Amino acid sequence: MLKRTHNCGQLRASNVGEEVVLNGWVRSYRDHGSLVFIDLRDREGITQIVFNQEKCPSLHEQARHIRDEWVIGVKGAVINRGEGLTNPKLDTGEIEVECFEMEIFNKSVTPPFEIENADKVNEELRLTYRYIDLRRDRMKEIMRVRSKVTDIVRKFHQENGFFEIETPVLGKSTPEGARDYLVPSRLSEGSFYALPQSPQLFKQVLMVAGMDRYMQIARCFRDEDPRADRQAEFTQIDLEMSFVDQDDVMGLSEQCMAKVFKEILDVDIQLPLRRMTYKQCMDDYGIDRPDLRFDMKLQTLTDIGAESEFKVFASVAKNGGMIKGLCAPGAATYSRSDIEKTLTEYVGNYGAKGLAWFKVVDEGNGPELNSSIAKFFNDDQKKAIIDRFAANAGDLILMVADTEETTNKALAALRCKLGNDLGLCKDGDYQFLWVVDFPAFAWNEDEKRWDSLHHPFTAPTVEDLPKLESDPGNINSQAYDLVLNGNEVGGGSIRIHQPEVQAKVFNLLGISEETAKDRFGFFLDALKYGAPPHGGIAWGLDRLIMLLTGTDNIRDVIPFPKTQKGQCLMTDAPSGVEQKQLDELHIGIVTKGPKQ
RNA sequence: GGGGCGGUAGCUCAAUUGGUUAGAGCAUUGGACUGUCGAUCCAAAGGUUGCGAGUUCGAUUCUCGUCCGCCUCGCCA
Repeated sequence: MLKRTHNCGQLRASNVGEEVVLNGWVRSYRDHGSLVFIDLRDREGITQIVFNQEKCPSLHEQARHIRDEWVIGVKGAVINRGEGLTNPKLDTGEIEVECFEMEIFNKSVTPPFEIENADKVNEELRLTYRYIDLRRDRMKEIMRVRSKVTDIVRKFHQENGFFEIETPVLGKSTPEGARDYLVPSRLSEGSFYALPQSPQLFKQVLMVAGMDRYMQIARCFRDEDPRADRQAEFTQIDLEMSFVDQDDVMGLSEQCMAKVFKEILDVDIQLPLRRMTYKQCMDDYGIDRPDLRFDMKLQTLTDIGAESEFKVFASVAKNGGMIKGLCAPGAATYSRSDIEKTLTEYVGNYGAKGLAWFKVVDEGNGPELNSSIAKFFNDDQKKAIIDRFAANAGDLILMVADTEETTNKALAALRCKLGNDLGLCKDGDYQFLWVVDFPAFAWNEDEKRWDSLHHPFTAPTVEDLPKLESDPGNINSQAYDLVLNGNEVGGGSIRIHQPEVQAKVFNLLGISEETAKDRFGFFLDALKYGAPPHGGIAWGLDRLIMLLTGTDNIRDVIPFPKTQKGQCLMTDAPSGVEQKQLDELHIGIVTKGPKQ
């Protein structure tokens, strides 16, 4: 077998005259009579191979029958054709190899789509023939970045004293949180394992076990509907540390993040990263993961609305709702139908019943408000609105009046849309933010009980501990999220390490002692046997790779992703199984059967 | 579970108010020519218009159902 001595991307002018062996796939083929040219592609690049009829007539004849995507090995001499032939991007022409020996490893049928044009091809087809799609330079580049990132992260944590430790994939179902993927047990009839939603409890147990510093690149599973940035099966960079506080975890994490951005993108991230409280985020941006590449802060207008003659505003203000708005710079050029159709419909997706607007104009007397609803506001109120936004002529003020939750949600989404539409987000701008001081609990009105905002193992701040019984709504937790350009790329917390505090939290969440014992008994036990103070964080690796490679689709950074119905188009999973397998697992199908 | 967009040749897309034999570019196959970069020229082959009903003299087009893909709301401790 002709074994490669070089990669296509490695050849440089200094190799001229040297004998090389290249292995790869035929990217293109050109028959020019006495000369046949083949572009040979491997992972690292493309090199042009020449077959000369005068020098090697039989080889030349053989080469004439080669087609795209055949896998071959060529031995030849490097020649340099010089100017006029260079295509730097493909590395072809700059260097070419005159072939004098060839081995055909395998033929190929005509590919279902042209690899060079695959970015224009239906994704369904790309996923069905993923092994062809992955041959694209772009896909290889993403996989290269992914590999480099995990390498950097592993090295960083090794250097900082972390052990990489694996935790089980077959685990115990805990119905809190997302829906579990279940795996039936053959040996225990009627029992199921669950695939991990995260290695949370195992990593905490590892701290109890004295492992001190743990990290893992962990596959996690959540059986919820996918999105453009969400797959049911995804990867976390998961870590946990003992005897640390919030600043320790955040400090180490941001160092690692800065290292990744330096080594992958050569971008310098200034440390320490900016921090903002949850409350500040919600006030200014309506969301706990604001995109800070542009300003456009939300302003509260409930007070002005309450006094106005505008009935919608007045009644919302009177009934305990919230009126907020944002000022889109230069957006007064939006037509009335742009606003009333496109933008109003957009906020409607988030539950807002309407979108009030003012165009800011200046006819020589300073900024004024122009709108069909302007007549419901007196001069003082209009001035107050302009002042609150520091609005300038040409701006567009957009307002939502609804419940606090809906108002914030709608405006946060609108702000992001406008930021994109108005071109306020620049490529290469990376705005990191730690969001801190999260409330620990949120009241669940439907089920009349408290929910954890983060998860039930998150430690409240020490000073708020007494409020566990008296005032749960006003407890802050020692939790922190890392946000990048409006995306949550990591989140973690200091954990509860005292069994009595953990019991109180379960109690507050409406988890009875029995239930807690049944689901988390092993963990509550572990806390009793000397649990050190500890905390950690998990990064969403897939989203991080999306941001590093500038993709807007998580499927592009996952080698073998699934569709929105959770199917793998390449393997056709999930699929039906034989009755024998079901019998062994004590499983009966009671609804309509699996697909054929 | 809800809302939206889409599915026509191997690929990307056309096809007039519903009207003759559903077209084009690229790819494929054959030929000509050529140190070129899939050049140029000639030719051929390629279709259950996702699937199933319905309306109609006639459906890619209209209606209903269904399957699949994408975006999104819910959901995602």
